[in-house]
Amino acid sequence: MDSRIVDLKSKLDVYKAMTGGGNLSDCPVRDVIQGLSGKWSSLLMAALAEQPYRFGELRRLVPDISQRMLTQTLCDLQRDGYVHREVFPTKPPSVEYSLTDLGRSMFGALRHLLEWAELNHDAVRAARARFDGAMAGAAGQTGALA
Amino acid sequence: MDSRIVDLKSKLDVYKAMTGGGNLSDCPVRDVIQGLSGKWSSLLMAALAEQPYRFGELRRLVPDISQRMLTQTLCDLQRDGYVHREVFPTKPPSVEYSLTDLGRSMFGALRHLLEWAELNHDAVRAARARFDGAMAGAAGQTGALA
DNA sequence: AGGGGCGGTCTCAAAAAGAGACCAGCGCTA
DNA sequence: TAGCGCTGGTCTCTTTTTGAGACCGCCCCT
Repeated sequence: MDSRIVDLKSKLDVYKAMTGGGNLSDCPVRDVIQGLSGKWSSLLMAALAEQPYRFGELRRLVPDISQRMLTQTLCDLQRDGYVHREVFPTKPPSVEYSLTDLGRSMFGALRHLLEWAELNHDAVRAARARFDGAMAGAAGQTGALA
Repeated sequence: MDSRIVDLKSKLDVYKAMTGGGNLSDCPVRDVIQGLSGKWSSLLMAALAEQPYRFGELRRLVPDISQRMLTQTLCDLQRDGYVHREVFPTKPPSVEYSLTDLGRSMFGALRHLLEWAELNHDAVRAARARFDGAMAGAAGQTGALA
């Protein structure tokens, strides 16, 4: 177990660098992550990583996103340089969204998380059920389940 | 039927699997990602990946989080099985938060994104500045920049 | 006896997100 | 030719989420 501590220690520096050396207020990671932490960002990134899509296609692909949030999230993603927005002067002007190189690069990192989620969603849901059950039990009585 | 070009099929399947086969509404990824998409989740995960922390320590580590959000985010993380909460019956009862095995596993995937963010925040900020500049220019005139 | 740290919860205000109306322009079709 | 729907959005309204900060009991320290 002590060897594990040593192992963690060497990694500690990596995390500290991420988090700004112990102060999590002004670290670059945070600035970048905030842009991806939106409810729809990663979802749209996953969709656009698959292939370029038009506005209406995305809307149909993600039925429970509002146009407002779709517009805004795409705009945020474009602002951060992940997404390219191209307007085609067709008769009804169509707009196509696609990933930029930066976006593809970022998705390469994001993908790990998505893959993890895909593999472990059972474990997460089990944990959730366990927690909710414990909470329900604890609602009426403390320490009902030992 | 459509004149749409379909290629890169092999890669497509990977992303489609993530996104639930083309329907992004009921995919497991989404369920899991939503839990991490909060403003503070990844930040707290990064902190706890470094080492276990107590409530007050986390609050000091992330000064601009409110107690409310700290409590709630930690609770969410605990519910999803990423974080373990242990109360020590010391005189002022202290509470320590640490990552579970599932949490460490998840952080292994999240870390890629954090590392990417660390490496590429300059590019993102540059993109942001470019975008904001273009918007400022376009505010008074349409298509000012060709 | 008073102040502060402990880990929260509670209330209230502000910000963000969701629902859905509305817009202009064009093609289809009835 | 009058409607209807599709194009990509914006605008308003309501609901949810967040943020700011007061408040809680408990105990130690001075």
